[in-house]
Parts: sequence; C-alpha cells; structure tokens
Amino acid sequence: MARARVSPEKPGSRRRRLVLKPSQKDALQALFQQNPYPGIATRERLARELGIDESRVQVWFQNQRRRRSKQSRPPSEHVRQEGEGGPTEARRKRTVISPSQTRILVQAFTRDRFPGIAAREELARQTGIPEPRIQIWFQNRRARHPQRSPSGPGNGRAQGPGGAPATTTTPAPEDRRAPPAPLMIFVVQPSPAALQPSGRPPPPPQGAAPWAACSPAVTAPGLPGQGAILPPGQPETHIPRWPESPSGEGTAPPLEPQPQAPSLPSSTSLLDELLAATGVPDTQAPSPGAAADEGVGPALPGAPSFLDELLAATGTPDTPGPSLGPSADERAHLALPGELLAAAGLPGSPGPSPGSSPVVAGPHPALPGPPSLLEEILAATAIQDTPWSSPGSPAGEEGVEATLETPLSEDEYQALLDMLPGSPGPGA
DNA sequence: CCACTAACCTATTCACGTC
DNA sequence: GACGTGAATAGGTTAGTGG
Repeated sequence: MARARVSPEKPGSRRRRLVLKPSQKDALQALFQQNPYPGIATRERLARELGIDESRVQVWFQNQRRRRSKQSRPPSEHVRQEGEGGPTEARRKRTVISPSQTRILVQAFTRDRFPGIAAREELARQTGIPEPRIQIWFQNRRARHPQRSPSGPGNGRAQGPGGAPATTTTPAPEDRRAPPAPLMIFVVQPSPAALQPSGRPPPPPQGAAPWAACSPAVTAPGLPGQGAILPPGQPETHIPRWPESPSGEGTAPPLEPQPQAPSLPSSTSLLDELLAATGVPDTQAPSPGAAADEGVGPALPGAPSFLDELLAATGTPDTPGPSLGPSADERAHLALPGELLAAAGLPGSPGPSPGSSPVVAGPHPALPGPPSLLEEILAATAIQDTPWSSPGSPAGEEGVEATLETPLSEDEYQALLDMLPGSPGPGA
C-alpha cells in the first residue's frame, strides 16, 4: 500500500527524518510501557517536554506499537480497551475546517493527491491549519474520494473496485502521485518550496533551529504566506475555530502548535491511575550523576533532572531497580558534553549542521507550565523492566533542534489575508 | 551492504458536529 | 438517527541513518 513513492526525484516530499536522542527514546518508551495509547493531552505534554512535535510522538507510538506487536506479544489483545489503563484518554478534538479552508485544500487536492511535506506546509500556512491536520485531511480525502474521472493529469487510481484493497495487490505505482501539473497550489504564488520541482534539495525546514525560526520549512525568502489564496469572497472567517476556545476568543490560537494545549485535565488523572495501577509509591531516585539530565533539562525549567529520573526510573531494560543506573552505556552517552552543547544549540558543538543533516530532536526551552509529565511517569515506570530491551537502540545522539513549528499567529495570518487582493479561485 | 526505524500510505473504524 | 468528516488504529511500504 504504501504508495510506491514513484519519484525518487522528489527529495523534499518527505519530512526530514527525525533522529531521536537516546534520552528521548527512553522517555517515549517509558511512557509507552505505561500506556501505548496516549491521548492527545499526554502526547502534547510529552512532546513539549521532549521538544519534538506532537505529531512525531504520535507517529512514534504507532510505529512502536507495531514493532512491539510484531516481535512479541500477540497483537490481539492490546486493542485499546476502554478501561484498560484508566479512562480512555481523550482524542484530539475535531478540527473545524471552514468552507474557505476546505476550498483551498480541495484545490490542492485536485492538483496533487499526495502532497509532500513542503506542499503541506505551504497549505498549512495558507489555511492556518496545522500541517499534521492537513496530512490527515488528505488521507481522509483520498480514502473517500477515489479519484474518479480522470479530470486531471494523472489519475485513474488504477485500483481495484471499490475497496479492492490494494492491500495485497500491487499498488500500481503509476497512479499515485500523478505526475501532476505543477504542484503549485493553485494560487498565487506559493513559495518556491512548495513547488518543489523534482530535484531540489530539501529546504531548510523546520529542523534546524526550532525556536529560532518562525516559519520553518518553506522559509522562502520573502513572505511566506504570500500565496494565501482565498477564494474571493471570504477572507473573514478563515480563522479556524480551535476547539479549545470555541468561544473564539482570539486569544492567540496557536495555529500550528496544537490548539488544545491548555487545560490538560487528563494528565493528572492519568498519572494518578498509572501510579495506582503500577503501585509504585514513588521511586524517584536522585541520581548521582546528574549530568545526564541536561540533555533535556532545558525543557523543564523548574524540574529536576528529568532525564535522570527517566533513566533511573526506566531502569533501562534490565534494571528493575529504581535508582540504579541504566545501562551505563546510554548514560555515558548522554553525558557527553559535546552532546549537551549540541543540544543546547551552542556553537562549536559537533552537532550536525542544521542545514543538511537530519532533524535531530532536541530539547528546547520549553514551556514552563505544568509539572513534568515525564517525571511522574518515569517514577511510576520504575517498576517495569522492559523485557523488550530497547532493541539495539543505537544512539542517535546529539543534535540540536527540535521541531517546534511556529506558525503564523492569528494576526499574522489575518494580515496575510488582508494582503491578498483576492485571487480568483481557480476552481469555483 | 544491511538492520533499524521514522515517515507515509491504505483500509477501517470510531466519534463528534450538523441537519 | 443519518450523514459528513476529523481522528485514530492496524498493518504494509519506502527511504534515511548509522553500524
């Protein structure tokens, strides 16, 4: 099924691969042990603390569940049962996509059913909808609109009869990713990045300096949003209504970063449950070698070394003991000064150069807010020793970065809208 | 070269908001 | 309650990393 990515020539189509740091992996695994199906609130908190995007956390859990079910444990059971690990955590709230936003998306969809990361980000910019939501929108759209009548170049989803699961059949690579008309999102003129002709080195996307760069990817010189096209006629209601504040308080609805960040009631109760369930009193082990925590420390202003706790608590694979050092290996690894420097984004660090290296997840000065979720989870996790020791877990090590996308603020978005004279919608 | 795994995809199903 | 559609899950594939 996977669309045979027919075009190796489209370098920028995939998002840059994130390289998780060992500490981040440990944290993810620790949480995974407690709950393989974290809800939106937990994912967001974890994402914040780890300095990576929530969508990446979600993908990680997907892959992890799969990996897990593969290697051991019959996939049969863990089918997310309601009462399993506590109250089913809430899903992300529905994202309300306005008609005008839909129009933009539909337009783009007709041109390219498989937009790459650059195109998706461009759309995100144009619509104000977070990129991950756009990706989902396209997935749903493809599933529900089987590309009928070849109205455009490439189409004909040579697939089987409705439903003929390409699953087992050969995916007919041809159709996917139609050799589309220039991927231009229809509009005015999207930033070059979105056009991503086939052979262009990936843009300097959101990998490098997260908190520094406001508009990642598509950072085209010049105004990014330029292309925000809006169907002539309704510039006003474009601002998506974020679930969190339906009342529309324009209070800076974070366009890109998850909207529902605030109020995360579930986290508390979840932890509660976790603690109760695991019966772990509270195994915080002050770790002796505090050095490690700095790897991610910045994310937790007031919190003590969460990495430390993480390591100690997780008891890495074979150490059930709460305070025992995990594999000295990783620790040592984490403690590398170079890495720390890199993580901190300090110059002189051997870190990868943001420009061309893979995205390396890293901490970032984060939001002060809520107490560390990890802290609690890790403490709770202490009891479980992971039987499935991190498979090999090579170390991705150092890196700077983190992918926090900072999209346009509502104001900026509005401003962009204003700038638009009113491009004629190609379609309608 | 190869193993590992992040990123993506399809197919399905769940669930929320509307009518 | 039906319907439309966003969100999530399982499971398969592709491709970047690093040993």
